[in-house]
Amino acid sequence: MTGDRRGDLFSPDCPTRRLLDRLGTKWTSMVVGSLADGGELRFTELRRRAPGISQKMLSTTLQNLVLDGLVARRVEDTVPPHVYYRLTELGTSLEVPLSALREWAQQNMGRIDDHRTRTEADRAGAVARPALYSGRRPSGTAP
Amino acid sequence: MTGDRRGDLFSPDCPTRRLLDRLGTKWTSMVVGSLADGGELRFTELRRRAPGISQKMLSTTLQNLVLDGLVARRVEDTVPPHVYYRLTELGTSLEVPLSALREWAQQNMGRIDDHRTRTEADRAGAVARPALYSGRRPSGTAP
DNA sequence: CGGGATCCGCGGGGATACTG
DNA sequence: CAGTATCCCCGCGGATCCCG
Repeated sequence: MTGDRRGDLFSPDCPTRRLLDRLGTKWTSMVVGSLADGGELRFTELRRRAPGISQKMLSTTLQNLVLDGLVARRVEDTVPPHVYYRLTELGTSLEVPLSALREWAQQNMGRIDDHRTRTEADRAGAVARPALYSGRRPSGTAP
Repeated sequence: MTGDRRGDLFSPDCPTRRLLDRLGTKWTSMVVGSLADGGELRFTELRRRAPGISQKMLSTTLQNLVLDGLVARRVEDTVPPHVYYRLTELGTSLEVPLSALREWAQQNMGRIDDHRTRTEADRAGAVARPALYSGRRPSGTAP
């Protein structure tokens, strides 16, 4: 639809593949969403906003985001220390297509769920068919 | 930025969370991309277009997409049978935000990689700091 | 041709305990 | 407060074999 091919989608270093790998990692998109929503947040505040996350996974997720340059980390050198996280420009720019995906999800996941439950109910309609194909026939060799 | 809160991002049934779970599953986005690009394709043709996919994962991925209503399955009752897959309208509509994400990835993953390699090189700049905070002080109890 | 059934390795990620 | 270190479980996904 866009006009360009997607044949390179499967190359091992396909950027889309790798981006989705990261976004698919359980908490990344939520943390990004929290920071997009809350501006600059501290570690514990992020934990509060992510019910169920372990501090290990929050830590790991943030480290990756910082390494990727999507999130900036700022340390206030008090005792005890305060650490703040915020989206970089790159991270903010990611929010654009990401929020488009969120919007799609909010409007359509219901339909997906409906389709699921409806088609899963059709398991009662299964019919037993007679065998139609019994193995491949190697070309050149007779049975 | 959009004006609405994202506090429900963390509810267990958050649509965005669940959508990304599926897109994050290794082959889903590629299969969707292939079908968006190739129109109606047969099982084996999809395998050809996805170097490295096992038939089990292609099968599983397609089943989920069909259950979700994103992909339609059509069986031509020949011997041996021919099975065709194509995006439904819902699936095609997903391609819109998804291609936006692809575009972002193609334009920015390079910067992410650069930031990675550069900051990972800064491991040599690590400095040992003296202890500043030795455990919490329970309020009401003296050391 | 288009799958299903089974086995198994690996890594994501949760729980817990400890530290600067 | 903001992490690191360790252990361990479980489910994704690859390999292989078989069937309609």
